[in-house]
Amino acid sequence: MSKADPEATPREFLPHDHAHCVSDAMAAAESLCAESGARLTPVRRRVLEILLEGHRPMGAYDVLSRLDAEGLGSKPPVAYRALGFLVDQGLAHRIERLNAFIACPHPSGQDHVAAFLICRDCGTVAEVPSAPPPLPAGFQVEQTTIEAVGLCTACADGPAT
Amino acid sequence: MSKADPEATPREFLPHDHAHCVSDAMAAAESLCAESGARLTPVRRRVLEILLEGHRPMGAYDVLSRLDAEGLGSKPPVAYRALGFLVDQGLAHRIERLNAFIACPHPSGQDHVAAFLICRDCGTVAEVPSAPPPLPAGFQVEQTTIEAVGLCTACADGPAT
DNA sequence: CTTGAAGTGTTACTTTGTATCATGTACGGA
DNA sequence: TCCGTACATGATACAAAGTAACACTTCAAG
Repeated sequence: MSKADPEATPREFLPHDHAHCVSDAMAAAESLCAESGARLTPVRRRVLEILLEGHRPMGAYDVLSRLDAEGLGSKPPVAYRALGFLVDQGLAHRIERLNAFIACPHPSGQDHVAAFLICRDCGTVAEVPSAPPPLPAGFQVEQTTIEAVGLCTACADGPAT
Repeated sequence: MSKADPEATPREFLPHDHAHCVSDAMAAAESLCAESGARLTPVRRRVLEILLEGHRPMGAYDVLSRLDAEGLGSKPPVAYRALGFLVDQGLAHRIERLNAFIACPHPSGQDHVAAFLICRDCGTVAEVPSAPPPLPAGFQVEQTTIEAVGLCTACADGPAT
């Protein structure tokens, strides 16, 4: 498996084989859950697929309306529970700035420290690996959120004409 | 003026002269606004004081109920507008994880990159200076959010007995 | 085949945040 | 001084996001 160059433009901002990321990530999720014993039930699996297919941050209610259309659930807790599960398992992340969720393209089972690049123009969000920021001693960090808002390459280069 | 040691435990997690931070920050806010021409109106000033006195993150509706009790306004937009102004001026920050706002203890007029340490036990939040995290080239960062959840020294040392 | 833990369905509600329009107020220029 | 414009506030009415609680089902381990 090839490791991404941390300096390069994230794949999310470039044209890429979309169906491929979906199937890859689903396969990774399946095997992680099999390994850990977590139950990837139909609703949870479908929510993960929806996030992966959307390939952008989706609000809980966006996800819910997809579920509803497919007869998989129509009430907020259904969506929130599935999303909570996925976040707990590291299969999805919550983007605090957007009150939204996005599938993790490379779930690893570990608590990887990730940063999110949020393009304010096109709405695309890229997850990039990141070191935990330097913080004072004497605070026991358990979880770190790093979110950067700005312009992706495409939007910076070709602003809406 | 003494510069804080970036390695030391942040003042927020230690006993300190509270009234002093309030008056210092208010004075700094006054002079920044005078300089920039921003209008620190009564409601805005009072909201800043409320945040400073609270010395912890407060929800917009917490602030609003204080305002209401004082006859300064009772409807959500009053609070949100004042808070928006303070955030724009760099006099307060929004803590995304908490949907809450906290006064900036050392407003500078600059867009300083700050990290927030959120104690999940006692709820105290400290603002600490931080470098922007290393991110891939090709994304034009405009604003960065860094929030760490964990345990402050006091709560890690003496867990609820 | 029972039993307990985990997952789902549903009701009802709380909390958080905004769009919009009407009204007020400070302040510089005619 | 009076006026207009820009900014600030007041108020209504919603929209969006999130959760507590309870009943019921399913799964899989003993």
